Amino acid sequence: MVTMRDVAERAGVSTQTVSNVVSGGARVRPATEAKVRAAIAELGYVPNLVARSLSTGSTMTVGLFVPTTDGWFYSEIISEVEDILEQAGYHLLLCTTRLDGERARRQLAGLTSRSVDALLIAGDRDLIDHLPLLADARFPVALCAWETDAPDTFPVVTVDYEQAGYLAGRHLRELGHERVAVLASPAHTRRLDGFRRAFARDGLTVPDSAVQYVAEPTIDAAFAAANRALAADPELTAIFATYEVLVHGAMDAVQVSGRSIPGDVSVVGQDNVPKVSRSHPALTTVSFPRREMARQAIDVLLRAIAAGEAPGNFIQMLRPTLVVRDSSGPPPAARGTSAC
Amino acid sequence: MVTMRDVAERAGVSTQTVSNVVSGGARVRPATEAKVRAAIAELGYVPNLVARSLSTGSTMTVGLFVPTTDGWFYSEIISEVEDILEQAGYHLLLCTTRLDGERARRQLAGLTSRSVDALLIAGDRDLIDHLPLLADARFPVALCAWETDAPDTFPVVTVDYEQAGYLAGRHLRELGHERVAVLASPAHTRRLDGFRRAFARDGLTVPDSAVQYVAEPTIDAAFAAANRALAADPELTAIFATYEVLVHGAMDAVQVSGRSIPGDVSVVGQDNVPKVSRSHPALTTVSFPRREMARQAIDVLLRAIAAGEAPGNFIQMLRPTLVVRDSSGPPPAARGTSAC
DNA sequence: CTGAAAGCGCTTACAG
DNA sequence: CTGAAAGCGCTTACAG
Repeated sequence: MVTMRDVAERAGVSTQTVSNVVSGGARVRPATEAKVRAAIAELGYVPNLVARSLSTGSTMTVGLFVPTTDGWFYSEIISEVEDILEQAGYHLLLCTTRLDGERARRQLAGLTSRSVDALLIAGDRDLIDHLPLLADARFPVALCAWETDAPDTFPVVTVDYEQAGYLAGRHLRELGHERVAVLASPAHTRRLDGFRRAFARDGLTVPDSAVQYVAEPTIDAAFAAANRALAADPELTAIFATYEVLVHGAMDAVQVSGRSIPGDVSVVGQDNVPKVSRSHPALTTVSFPRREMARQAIDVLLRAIAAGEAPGNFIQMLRPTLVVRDSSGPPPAARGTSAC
Repeated sequence: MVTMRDVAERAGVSTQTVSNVVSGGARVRPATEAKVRAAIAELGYVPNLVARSLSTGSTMTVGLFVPTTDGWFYSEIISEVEDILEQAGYHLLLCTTRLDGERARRQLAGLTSRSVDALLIAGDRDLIDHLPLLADARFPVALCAWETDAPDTFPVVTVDYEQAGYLAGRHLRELGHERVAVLASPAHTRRLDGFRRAFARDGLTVPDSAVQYVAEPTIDAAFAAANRALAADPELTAIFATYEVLVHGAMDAVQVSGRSIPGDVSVVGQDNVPKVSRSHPALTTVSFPRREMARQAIDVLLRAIAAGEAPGNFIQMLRPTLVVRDSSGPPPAARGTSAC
C-alpha cells in the first residue's frame, strides 16, 4: 500500500506538504503542488480515510435507523437524507431494524464510539427501549418521524400526526359522515386521537369497535381488516386508513364488495405518496412534509457537528396538509337528501 | 475520552489483556476478565472502532450503490443486503446515484482506500462510465442486477433479463397475440431483445414503432406513453411493460380509454413485486429472484473478504419465472373466433 | 512555506 | 497468561 510518506519521498517534500495538497488545507506553492500531484498520480496514491479519521476524530459518516426500507415513506426519508449528506460530503450508514428490538440493540451498540459523526433515528417502536444506550453517545443524536412519546433526551423533528388525523376526520365531518371505520397501525395512536377529536368536536364518538388494528404491513392484511370493518358495520359511509398500505387494502375491499368510492363509501388516507394520486379514484389524503422533515433533522445534526456541541433539545412539529381528491364525498344519505 | 489504557490501569492489567477481553480473542483467566469488565463498566469505556480499523485494516463495512431507493426493486435489494450484512456483523454504507453520473463518480471516489471492506453495485447506467475508477480498488467489488453490458473486470450476479423478456413475449404469443406495444425503459434493452425473440421465433416482428421508451420513472410519464401507444395502434391487443411503474401507467391508460383488461387488451409486466398481485386485475408478470440475487452477490464479497483475495470473475445469471395471473388472455379476435 | 516529531487508540508479534 | 514496544497512516502544533 502506497502511503503519504511514499508520495512525500517521491516528490521530495514532507508529508506535511502532501497532507496539505490532499486535504486542500494550507496554501502550497503551485510548483510544489504540481510535483506532489505528479507523484500521487505516478504512485497511484489514495489516502487512507481510516487513518485520517483517527487523527481528526471525524468519520464523515452519519448513521440512519429506519424500521424498513419498504414503502414510500421511509424510502423518501432515506433518499432525502442521503441527498443532503452527499452534498455536505458525508456518507450514509443505513441500519434497518425490521421491527426487531434485539437487532436494533445490536446495531445501536455497534455504532458506539467514533464510527459515526451523528445519528438520526426515523420511526419508533423497535428502538425505543434501547435508546438509553445512547445516553452518553459521543455524537449528536436526533429523532424524526416519531409518533409515539419520544424520550425527552433528544431533539425531535416530526409531523404533527395528531393534526394529520384531525384533518382527515374534520374533512369527513364536513362532508357529513357519521358512521365511519378506521384501519390503523397499532403505532398510529396520534393520528387516531386526532381523527377522534374531529368527531368529538361535533359530539360524536368513533367507538373502539369501529377501529381495526392492522399490525402486519401487507395489503392482504389490510384487505382482510377492511372486510371485517365492512362486515361489522355494513352501513358505514367512510373509512379512514392511517397509512398507504392500509388505504390500498381498504379501497380494494370496498370495491370488491360492490360498493363505489366515493358514491357509497368515502376513503381518506394519510401521507400523500406519489402513487395514490393515480389510484382509482384518486385518493383524498393528508400530505406529510417528509422531505422537509428529513432535511431539518439532518440540519440539526450537521449544525451540532459543526458547533462541536450537543444539539438543542426541542421538539419540532411540521404541519400536515389536507389534499382533497376524488375518493371522498358526501355520504349516500346526505347526497340523496340534497339530490331529491 | 476513556481509552483502553485507562481501563488497563484501572483493572491493573495490560492493554493487551483489555484488548483480548474486548475482542474476545485469546483466552483470559475468568478472574482477570471480571476485573476488566468491571473497569469497563465503571469507566463507561467504549472501544474506538476507527482505531481498531486502522490496526486491523478492516472497517466491517460494505458499500452498496443503488440508482434510487424508490420502488420495490431496489428497496428489497437494500433490505436483503442489510439483513445478510447485519448477520455477518457488517455495516451498510448506502450510496444513491440518482441517475447522476457526476454524483456517482464523487461517491465512488470517496469510497476509495480502506473505508469499506467490499463494494456491491446494483443497477447500471450512472456508474458504468466511472467503473474504471475501481480498477485498482483494494477491496473486492461485485455487480448485481446488471442488465447492460458490464465491464468484464468484476463478477456479476444478475437476472437473465433476456429470458425474462422472452417469457413475457412467449406467453403473449401462446395466447395468440400479434399486434402488441411495448413500454420500455431505455435501459431495458435485454428484456426488449428477449421479447422480440419470442415473436421472431414465430416469424413475427415487433417494429420499432411499437416501442415507446419512457425515460422518466413516473406513472404519469408511463400513462402518457401508453396513451401514445394506444393512439399509434388502436387495434393492439397486448402491452408489454418492462417494469413496475410502466405497468401501472399502462393499466391506467387502457382502462381510462374504455378498454377492458384482458378482454380487449392484455397487459404483461416484469418483476413480481408485492403490489401487482392485488392490482385490478391481478398482473401477469415475470418474477425476478431479487433476494436470491442480493444474497449471492453479498456471499461472493464476504467470501472474498474472508479469503483475502479478489473474488472470482464470473457472470452468474439467475432464472426468472413467468407468473400468470388475470391481466392476460387471448386477443379479442381469437376469442371471438373460438366463441362463435 | 517546509521538516522532524508527537499523537489519534487500537492490535499484534515478541519476550517473559 | 501478561508487559513493554512497535506500528497502522494520517494530522497537527512547533520550530525553522
